[in-house]
Amino acid sequence: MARPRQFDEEQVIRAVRDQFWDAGYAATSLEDLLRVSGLGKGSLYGAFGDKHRLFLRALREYTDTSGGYLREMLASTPRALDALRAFVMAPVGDPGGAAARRGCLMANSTYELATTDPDVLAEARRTYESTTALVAECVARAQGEGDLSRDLDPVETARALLAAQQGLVFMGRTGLDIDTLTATARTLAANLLPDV
Amino acid sequence: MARPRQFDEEQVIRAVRDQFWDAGYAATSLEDLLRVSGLGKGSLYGAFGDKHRLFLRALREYTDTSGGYLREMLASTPRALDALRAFVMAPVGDPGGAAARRGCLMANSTYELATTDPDVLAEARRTYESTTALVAECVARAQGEGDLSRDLDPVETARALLAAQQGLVFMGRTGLDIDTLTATARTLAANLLPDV
DNA sequence: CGTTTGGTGGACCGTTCGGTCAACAATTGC
DNA sequence: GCAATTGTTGACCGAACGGTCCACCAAACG
Repeated sequence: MARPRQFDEEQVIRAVRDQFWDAGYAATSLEDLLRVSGLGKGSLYGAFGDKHRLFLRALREYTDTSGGYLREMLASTPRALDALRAFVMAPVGDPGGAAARRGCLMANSTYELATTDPDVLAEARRTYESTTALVAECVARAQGEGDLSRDLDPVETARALLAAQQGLVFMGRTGLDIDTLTATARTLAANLLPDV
Repeated sequence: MARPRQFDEEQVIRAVRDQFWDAGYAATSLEDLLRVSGLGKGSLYGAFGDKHRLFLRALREYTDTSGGYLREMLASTPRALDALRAFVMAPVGDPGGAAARRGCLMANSTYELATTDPDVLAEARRTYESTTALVAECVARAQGEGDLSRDLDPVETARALLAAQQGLVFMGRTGLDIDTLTATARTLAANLLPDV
Protein backbone atom coordinates (compact mmCIF):
# COMPACT_ATOMS: atom_id res chain seq x y z
CA MET A 1 0.00 0.00 0.00
CA ALA A 2 2.91 2.24 -0.71
CA ARG A 3 5.57 2.70 -3.30
CA PRO A 4 7.64 -0.47 -3.78
CA ARG A 5 11.46 -0.58 -3.71
CA GLN A 6 13.05 -0.01 -7.07
CA PHE A 7 16.16 -2.04 -6.28
CA ASP A 8 17.06 -5.56 -5.24
CA GLU A 9 18.33 -5.50 -1.68
CA GLU A 10 20.59 -8.54 -2.08
CA GLN A 11 22.08 -7.14 -5.26
CA VAL A 12 22.91 -3.86 -3.55
CA ILE A 13 24.51 -5.67 -0.62
CA ARG A 14 26.71 -7.67 -2.96
CA ALA A 15 27.83 -4.53 -4.81
CA VAL A 16 28.59 -2.79 -1.53
CA ARG A 17 30.41 -5.87 -0.24
CA ASP A 18 32.67 -5.88 -3.31
CA GLN A 19 33.46 -2.21 -2.82
CA PHE A 20 34.46 -2.73 0.82
CA TRP A 21 36.39 -5.80 -0.23
CA ASP A 22 38.45 -3.89 -2.76
CA ALA A 23 39.03 -0.67 -0.85
CA GLY A 24 38.50 -1.41 2.83
CA TYR A 25 36.12 0.33 5.22
CA ALA A 26 37.71 3.72 5.83
CA ALA A 27 38.85 4.14 2.23
CA THR A 28 35.30 3.62 0.97
CA SER A 29 33.32 6.86 0.98
CA LEU A 30 29.57 7.30 0.95
CA GLU A 31 29.98 8.53 -2.60
CA ASP A 32 31.59 5.22 -3.57
CA LEU A 33 28.71 3.34 -2.03
CA LEU A 34 26.15 5.42 -3.90
CA ARG A 35 28.02 4.85 -7.16
CA VAL A 36 28.29 1.07 -6.89
CA SER A 37 24.77 0.67 -5.57
CA GLY A 38 23.14 3.16 -7.94
CA LEU A 39 21.03 4.47 -5.06
CA GLY A 40 20.53 7.94 -3.64
CA LYS A 41 21.51 8.79 -0.09
CA GLY A 42 17.99 8.68 1.23
CA SER A 43 17.30 5.23 -0.19
CA LEU A 44 20.52 3.79 1.14
CA TYR A 45 20.00 5.21 4.61
CA GLY A 46 16.34 4.30 4.63
CA ALA A 47 17.01 0.70 3.71
CA PHE A 48 20.21 -0.08 5.58
CA GLY A 49 20.97 2.60 8.13
CA ASP A 50 24.36 4.29 8.32
CA LYS A 51 27.70 3.29 6.83
CA HIS A 52 28.70 1.14 9.77
CA ARG A 53 25.50 -0.88 9.80
CA LEU A 54 25.68 -1.29 6.05
CA PHE A 55 29.24 -2.56 6.39
CA LEU A 56 28.24 -5.12 9.01
CA ARG A 57 25.43 -6.28 6.78
CA ALA A 58 27.84 -6.69 3.85
CA LEU A 59 30.35 -8.47 6.05
CA ARG A 60 27.67 -10.85 7.26
CA GLU A 61 26.69 -11.53 3.66
CA TYR A 62 30.31 -12.40 2.93
CA THR A 63 30.74 -14.76 5.89
CA ASP A 64 27.41 -16.45 5.20
CA THR A 65 28.25 -16.97 1.56
CA SER A 66 31.78 -18.23 2.04
CA GLY A 67 30.67 -20.33 4.99
CA GLY A 68 28.11 -21.89 2.70
CA TYR A 69 30.72 -22.60 0.05
CA LEU A 70 32.99 -24.21 2.61
CA ARG A 71 30.22 -26.36 4.02
CA GLU A 72 29.24 -27.50 0.56
CA MET A 73 32.82 -28.21 -0.48
CA LEU A 74 33.54 -30.23 2.64
CA ALA A 75 30.32 -32.20 2.26
CA SER A 76 30.57 -32.89 -1.45
CA THR A 77 34.21 -34.00 -1.59
CA PRO A 78 34.28 -37.80 -1.40
CA ARG A 79 37.53 -38.16 0.55
CA ALA A 80 37.74 -35.88 3.58
CA LEU A 81 41.51 -35.63 3.23
CA ASP A 82 41.08 -34.13 -0.23
CA ALA A 83 38.62 -31.63 1.20
CA LEU A 84 41.13 -30.56 3.84
CA ARG A 85 43.80 -30.11 1.18
CA ALA A 86 41.40 -28.05 -0.87
CA PHE A 87 40.67 -25.93 2.19
CA VAL A 88 44.33 -25.01 2.62
CA MET A 89 44.78 -24.45 -1.11
CA ALA A 90 41.69 -22.27 -1.41
CA PRO A 91 43.56 -18.94 -1.47
CA VAL A 92 45.51 -20.04 -4.57
CA GLY A 93 42.52 -21.51 -6.38
CA ASP A 94 42.25 -18.60 -8.78
CA PRO A 95 44.50 -19.13 -11.86
CA GLY A 96 45.64 -15.52 -12.34
CA GLY A 97 46.12 -14.87 -8.64
CA ALA A 98 43.56 -12.07 -8.59
CA ALA A 99 41.66 -13.70 -5.76
CA ALA A 100 44.89 -14.11 -3.82
CA ARG A 101 45.63 -10.40 -4.15
CA ARG A 102 42.11 -9.44 -3.16
CA GLY A 103 42.35 -11.59 -0.09
CA CYS A 104 39.55 -12.41 2.29
CA LEU A 105 37.11 -9.68 3.32
CA MET A 106 36.85 -11.07 6.83
CA ALA A 107 40.63 -11.05 7.25
CA ASN A 108 40.95 -7.57 5.73
CA SER A 109 38.29 -6.29 8.09
CA THR A 110 39.83 -7.98 11.09
CA TYR A 111 43.15 -6.29 10.43
CA GLU A 112 41.62 -2.90 9.79
CA LEU A 113 38.98 -2.79 12.48
CA ALA A 114 39.13 -5.58 15.04
CA THR A 115 41.02 -3.50 17.61
CA THR A 116 38.55 -0.61 17.49
CA ASP A 117 35.22 -2.09 16.41
CA PRO A 118 33.63 -4.64 18.79
CA ASP A 119 31.05 -5.68 16.20
CA VAL A 120 33.71 -6.61 13.68
CA LEU A 121 35.69 -8.44 16.34
CA ALA A 122 32.59 -10.41 17.32
CA GLU A 123 31.92 -11.32 13.71
CA ALA A 124 35.55 -12.38 13.29
CA ARG A 125 35.35 -14.69 16.28
CA ARG A 126 32.04 -16.11 15.17
CA THR A 127 33.44 -16.88 11.72
CA TYR A 128 36.65 -18.24 13.13
CA GLU A 129 34.85 -20.60 15.49
CA SER A 130 32.39 -21.78 12.91
CA THR A 131 35.18 -22.49 10.42
CA THR A 132 37.26 -24.31 13.00
CA ALA A 133 34.31 -26.52 13.90
CA LEU A 134 33.58 -27.39 10.27
CA VAL A 135 37.20 -28.23 9.52
CA ALA A 136 37.60 -30.22 12.74
CA GLU A 137 34.61 -32.31 11.79
CA CYS A 138 36.24 -32.98 8.44
CA VAL A 139 39.51 -33.96 10.14
CA ALA A 140 37.59 -36.50 12.20
CA ARG A 141 36.00 -37.84 9.04
CA ALA A 142 39.41 -38.22 7.40
CA GLN A 143 40.56 -40.15 10.46
CA GLY A 144 37.50 -42.38 10.17
CA GLU A 145 38.33 -42.98 6.51
CA GLY A 146 41.80 -44.09 7.53
CA ASP A 147 43.57 -41.24 5.70
CA LEU A 148 44.80 -39.36 8.73
CA SER A 149 46.49 -40.48 11.94
CA ARG A 150 44.20 -40.97 14.89
CA ASP A 151 46.83 -39.33 17.06
CA LEU A 152 45.87 -35.91 15.75
CA ASP A 153 43.48 -33.80 17.77
CA PRO A 154 40.79 -32.70 15.30
CA VAL A 155 40.23 -29.22 16.72
CA GLU A 156 43.94 -28.52 17.14
CA THR A 157 44.62 -29.72 13.61
CA ALA A 158 41.78 -27.57 12.31
CA ARG A 159 43.30 -24.50 13.96
CA ALA A 160 46.68 -25.21 12.41
CA LEU A 161 45.10 -25.64 8.98
CA LEU A 162 43.20 -22.38 9.36
CA ALA A 163 46.37 -20.56 10.41
CA ALA A 164 48.18 -21.99 7.40
CA GLN A 165 45.40 -20.89 5.08
CA GLN A 166 45.36 -17.38 6.49
CA GLY A 167 49.14 -17.20 6.25
CA LEU A 168 48.78 -17.90 2.55
CA VAL A 169 46.18 -15.18 2.28
CA PHE A 170 48.65 -12.76 3.81
CA MET A 171 51.41 -13.74 1.41
CA GLY A 172 49.00 -13.32 -1.48
CA ARG A 173 48.34 -9.76 -0.33
CA THR A 174 52.03 -8.91 -0.61
CA GLY A 175 51.66 -9.60 -4.31
CA LEU A 176 53.73 -12.78 -4.26
CA ASP A 177 53.41 -14.49 -7.62
CA ILE A 178 50.82 -17.23 -7.82
CA ASP A 179 53.22 -20.05 -8.68
CA THR A 180 55.40 -19.47 -5.65
CA LEU A 181 52.30 -19.14 -3.53
CA THR A 182 50.94 -22.42 -4.86
CA ALA A 183 54.18 -24.20 -4.05
CA THR A 184 54.09 -22.87 -0.50
CA ALA A 185 50.47 -23.95 -0.18
CA ARG A 186 51.45 -27.47 -1.21
CA THR A 187 54.29 -27.53 1.29
CA LEU A 188 51.98 -26.50 4.11
CA ALA A 189 49.29 -28.98 3.15
CA ALA A 190 51.79 -31.81 2.86
CA ASN A 191 53.34 -31.11 6.25
CA LEU A 192 50.15 -30.51 8.18
CA LEU A 193 48.28 -33.47 6.67
CA PRO A 194 50.77 -36.33 6.82
CA ASP A 195 49.61 -39.64 5.43
CA VAL A 196 49.03 -42.30 8.07
CA MET B 1 73.78 29.15 13.06
CA ALA B 2 70.07 28.91 13.59
CA ARG B 3 67.64 27.66 16.16
CA PRO B 4 68.20 23.96 16.85
CA ARG B 5 65.44 21.35 16.86
CA GLN B 6 63.69 21.03 20.18
CA PHE B 7 62.79 17.38 19.71
CA ASP B 8 64.50 14.06 19.09
CA GLU B 9 63.67 12.91 15.58
CA GLU B 10 63.96 9.20 16.40
CA GLN B 11 61.79 9.57 19.46
CA VAL B 12 59.07 11.27 17.44
CA ILE B 13 59.19 8.56 14.79
CA ARG B 14 58.79 5.87 17.42
CA ALA B 15 55.78 7.62 18.96
CA VAL B 16 54.20 8.06 15.54
CA ARG B 17 54.93 4.45 14.68
CA ASP B 18 53.12 3.27 17.81
CA GLN B 19 50.11 5.41 16.96
CA PHE B 20 49.88 3.96 13.43
CA TRP B 21 50.43 0.52 14.89
CA ASP B 22 47.50 0.82 17.28
CA ALA B 23 45.02 2.63 15.07
CA GLY B 24 46.06 2.05 11.47
CA TYR B 25 46.78 4.65 8.82
CA ALA B 26 43.37 6.04 7.92
CA ALA B 27 42.09 5.99 11.50
CA THR B 28 45.04 8.11 12.65
CA SER B 29 44.37 11.82 12.22
CA LEU B 30 46.88 14.64 12.04
CA GLU B 31 45.63 15.67 15.44
CA ASP B 32 46.56 12.25 16.83
CA LEU B 33 50.03 12.60 15.39
CA LEU B 34 50.50 16.04 16.91
CA ARG B 35 49.35 14.75 20.27
CA VAL B 36 51.63 11.72 20.43
CA SER B 37 54.60 13.61 19.03
CA GLY B 38 54.06 16.77 21.06
CA LEU B 39 54.91 18.85 17.99
CA GLY B 40 53.05 21.62 16.18
CA LYS B 41 51.96 21.26 12.60
CA GLY B 42 54.74 23.42 11.26
CA SER B 43 57.43 21.39 12.96
CA LEU B 44 56.01 18.05 11.91
CA TYR B 45 55.57 19.07 8.29
CA GLY B 46 58.92 20.82 8.20
CA ALA B 47 60.76 17.81 9.52
CA PHE B 48 58.94 14.89 7.87
CA GLY B 49 56.67 16.12 5.09
CA ASP B 50 53.04 15.09 4.85
CA LYS B 51 51.16 12.27 6.56
CA HIS B 52 51.95 9.71 3.90
CA ARG B 53 55.71 10.33 3.96
CA LEU B 54 55.67 10.29 7.74
CA PHE B 55 53.88 6.98 7.68
CA LEU B 56 56.41 5.45 5.30
CA ARG B 57 59.20 6.69 7.54
CA ALA B 58 57.55 5.10 10.59
CA LEU B 59 56.94 1.88 8.69
CA ARG B 60 60.57 1.77 7.64
CA GLU B 61 61.62 2.29 11.23
CA TYR B 62 59.47 -0.67 12.20
CA THR B 63 60.81 -3.02 9.54
CA ASP B 64 64.39 -2.00 10.26
CA THR B 65 63.96 -2.57 13.98
CA SER B 66 62.17 -5.89 13.78
CA GLY B 67 64.50 -7.02 11.02
CA GLY B 68 67.37 -6.25 13.34
CA TYR B 69 65.80 -8.22 16.17
CA LEU B 70 65.25 -11.19 13.88
CA ARG B 71 68.80 -11.09 12.59
CA GLU B 72 70.15 -10.93 16.10
CA MET B 73 67.90 -13.73 17.36
CA LEU B 74 68.83 -16.04 14.50
CA ALA B 75 72.52 -15.32 14.95
CA SER B 76 72.64 -15.60 18.74
CA THR B 77 70.65 -18.83 19.12
CA PRO B 78 73.10 -21.71 19.36
CA ARG B 79 71.01 -24.33 17.59
CA ALA B 80 69.47 -23.12 14.36
CA LEU B 81 66.45 -25.39 14.83
CA ASP B 82 65.64 -23.62 18.10
CA ALA B 83 65.89 -20.29 16.31
CA LEU B 84 63.40 -21.45 13.68
CA ARG B 85 61.00 -22.60 16.37
CA ALA B 86 61.36 -19.26 18.11
CA PHE B 87 60.63 -17.53 14.81
CA VAL B 88 57.30 -19.33 14.43
CA MET B 89 56.44 -18.83 18.09
CA ALA B 90 57.31 -15.12 18.03
CA PRO B 91 53.70 -13.89 17.82
CA VAL B 92 52.85 -15.66 21.08
CA GLY B 93 55.97 -14.58 22.93
CA ASP B 94 54.15 -11.98 25.00
CA PRO B 95 52.68 -13.53 28.17
CA GLY B 96 49.43 -11.58 28.30
CA GLY B 97 48.77 -11.80 24.59
CA ALA B 98 48.84 -8.03 24.16
CA ALA B 99 51.48 -8.28 21.45
CA ALA B 100 49.40 -10.92 19.68
CA ARG B 101 46.39 -8.63 19.66
CA ARG B 102 48.42 -5.68 18.42
CA GLY B 103 49.79 -7.76 15.60
CA CYS B 104 52.54 -6.75 13.22
CA LEU B 105 52.60 -3.22 11.82
CA MET B 106 53.85 -4.46 8.47
CA ALA B 107 51.02 -7.00 8.20
CA ASN B 108 48.42 -4.48 9.35
CA SER B 109 49.66 -1.99 6.75
CA THR B 110 49.74 -4.61 4.02
CA TYR B 111 46.12 -5.49 4.64
CA GLU B 112 45.00 -1.90 4.86
CA LEU B 113 47.01 -0.33 2.06
CA ALA B 114 48.84 -2.78 -0.20
CA THR B 115 46.15 -2.75 -2.89
CA THR B 116 46.08 1.03 -3.17
CA ASP B 117 49.50 2.26 -2.07
CA PRO B 118 52.46 1.18 -4.23
CA ASP B 119 54.98 2.40 -1.65
CA VAL B 120 53.51 0.20 1.06
CA LEU B 121 53.35 -2.75 -1.32
CA ALA B 122 57.00 -2.27 -2.20
CA GLU B 123 57.97 -2.11 1.47
CA ALA B 124 55.94 -5.25 2.14
CA ARG B 125 57.73 -7.15 -0.61
CA ARG B 126 61.10 -5.90 0.51
CA THR B 127 60.45 -7.03 4.07
CA TYR B 128 58.98 -10.33 2.95
CA GLU B 129 61.98 -11.13 0.77
CA SER B 130 64.51 -10.10 3.36
CA THR B 131 62.80 -12.20 6.03
CA THR B 132 62.54 -15.21 3.75
CA ALA B 133 66.24 -14.99 2.97
CA LEU B 134 67.22 -14.76 6.65
CA VAL B 135 65.05 -17.72 7.62
CA ALA B 136 66.18 -19.80 4.64
CA GLU B 137 69.77 -19.26 5.69
CA CYS B 138 68.86 -20.49 9.16
CA VAL B 139 67.14 -23.56 7.71
CA ALA B 140 70.31 -24.40 5.85
CA ARG B 141 72.27 -23.99 9.07
CA ALA B 142 69.92 -26.37 10.89
CA GLN B 143 70.45 -28.88 8.11
CA GLY B 144 74.21 -28.50 8.50
CA GLU B 145 73.85 -29.09 12.22
CA GLY B 146 72.01 -32.33 11.49
CA ASP B 147 68.75 -31.19 13.07
CA LEU B 148 66.70 -30.94 9.90
CA SER B 149 66.31 -33.23 6.92
CA ARG B 150 68.47 -32.37 3.93
CA ASP B 151 65.49 -33.14 1.70
CA LEU B 152 63.89 -29.83 2.62
CA ASP B 153 64.36 -26.90 0.28
CA PRO B 154 65.55 -24.04 2.52
CA VAL B 155 63.72 -21.25 0.71
CA GLU B 156 60.51 -23.24 0.36
CA THR B 157 60.65 -24.18 4.03
CA ALA B 158 61.28 -20.57 4.98
CA ARG B 159 58.18 -19.47 3.07
CA ALA B 160 56.08 -22.09 4.82
CA LEU B 161 57.40 -20.98 8.22
CA LEU B 162 56.67 -17.35 7.42
CA ALA B 163 53.15 -18.23 6.30
CA ALA B 164 52.62 -20.17 9.51
CA GLN B 165 53.88 -17.26 11.60
CA GLN B 166 51.62 -14.78 9.82
CA GLY B 167 48.70 -17.14 10.18
CA LEU B 168 49.28 -17.02 13.92
CA VAL B 169 49.40 -13.24 13.81
CA PHE B 170 46.01 -13.26 12.13
CA MET B 171 44.51 -15.56 14.72
CA GLY B 172 45.91 -13.34 17.44
CA ARG B 173 44.09 -10.40 15.91
CA THR B 174 40.77 -12.19 16.24
CA GLY B 175 41.34 -12.06 19.98
CA LEU B 176 41.91 -15.79 20.34
CA ASP B 177 43.15 -16.47 23.85
CA ILE B 178 46.88 -16.77 24.24
CA ASP B 179 46.93 -20.36 25.49
CA THR B 180 45.04 -21.71 22.52
CA LEU B 181 47.21 -19.62 20.25
CA THR B 182 50.35 -21.01 21.85
CA ALA B 183 49.14 -24.56 21.37
CA THR B 184 48.47 -23.89 17.70
CA ALA B 185 51.90 -22.32 17.35
CA ARG B 186 53.46 -25.47 18.78
CA THR B 187 51.48 -27.68 16.42
CA LEU B 188 52.63 -25.66 13.43
CA ALA B 189 56.25 -25.61 14.54
CA ALA B 190 56.26 -29.35 15.22
CA ASN B 191 54.76 -30.22 11.83
CA LEU B 192 56.83 -27.86 9.73
CA LEU B 193 60.12 -28.64 11.47
CA PRO B 194 60.15 -32.42 11.71
CA ASP B 195 63.17 -33.99 13.41
CA VAL B 196 65.46 -35.83 11.05
C1' DC C 1 74.54 43.35 19.91
C1' DG C 2 72.40 42.98 15.53
C1' DT C 3 71.63 40.17 11.67
C1' DT C 4 70.72 35.94 9.79
C1' DT C 5 68.71 31.47 9.61
C1' DG C 6 65.97 27.95 10.56
C1' DG C 7 62.31 26.19 14.19
C1' DT C 8 57.83 26.72 16.20
C1' DG C 9 52.93 27.27 16.90
C1' DG C 10 48.57 28.18 15.56
C1' DA C 11 45.35 30.69 12.69
C1' DC C 12 43.43 29.69 8.59
C1' DC C 13 42.07 27.37 4.11
C1' DG C 14 39.38 24.54 0.83
C1' DT C 15 37.73 19.97 0.55
C1' DT C 16 35.46 16.03 1.73
C1' DC C 17 33.40 13.49 5.08
C1' DG C 18 29.06 11.07 7.02
C1' DG C 19 24.53 12.22 7.79
C1' DT C 20 19.81 14.83 7.70
C1' DC C 21 15.78 16.57 5.68
C1' DA C 22 12.04 18.16 2.98
C1' DA C 23 9.89 18.21 -1.39
C1' DC C 24 8.37 15.09 -4.77
C1' DA C 25 6.99 10.50 -6.97
C1' DA C 26 4.85 6.12 -7.14
C1' DT C 27 1.87 2.68 -5.62
C1' DT C 28 -2.21 0.66 -3.00
C1' DG C 29 -6.78 0.57 -0.75
C1' DC C 30 -10.98 2.74 -0.53
C1' DG D 1 -9.69 9.58 -8.28
C1' DC D 2 -8.33 10.62 -3.77
C1' DA D 3 -5.97 9.86 0.47
C1' DA D 4 -2.51 7.44 2.75
C1' DT D 5 1.94 5.60 2.89
C1' DT D 6 6.36 4.62 1.55
C1' DG D 7 10.47 5.24 -1.73
C1' DT D 8 13.45 8.47 -4.03
C1' DT D 9 16.22 12.40 -4.85
C1' DG D 10 19.44 15.91 -4.13
C1' DA D 11 20.18 20.15 -1.69
C1' DC D 12 22.08 21.11 2.50
C1' DC D 13 24.53 20.77 7.12
C1' DG D 14 28.21 20.90 10.71
C1' DA D 15 32.35 18.72 11.68
C1' DA D 16 36.67 17.02 10.81
C1' DC D 17 39.99 16.28 7.57
C1' DG D 18 44.89 17.15 5.60
C1' DG D 19 47.62 20.85 4.42
C1' DT D 20 49.48 25.85 3.98
C1' DC D 21 51.22 29.97 5.66
C1' DC D 22 52.97 33.54 8.37
C1' DA D 23 54.15 36.03 12.48
C1' DC D 24 57.08 35.13 16.13
C1' DC D 25 61.14 33.19 18.39
C1' DA D 26 65.67 31.30 19.68
C1' DA D 27 70.25 30.22 18.74
C1' DA D 28 74.78 31.19 16.13
C1' DC D 29 77.98 34.12 14.08
C1' DG D 30 80.53 38.38 12.91
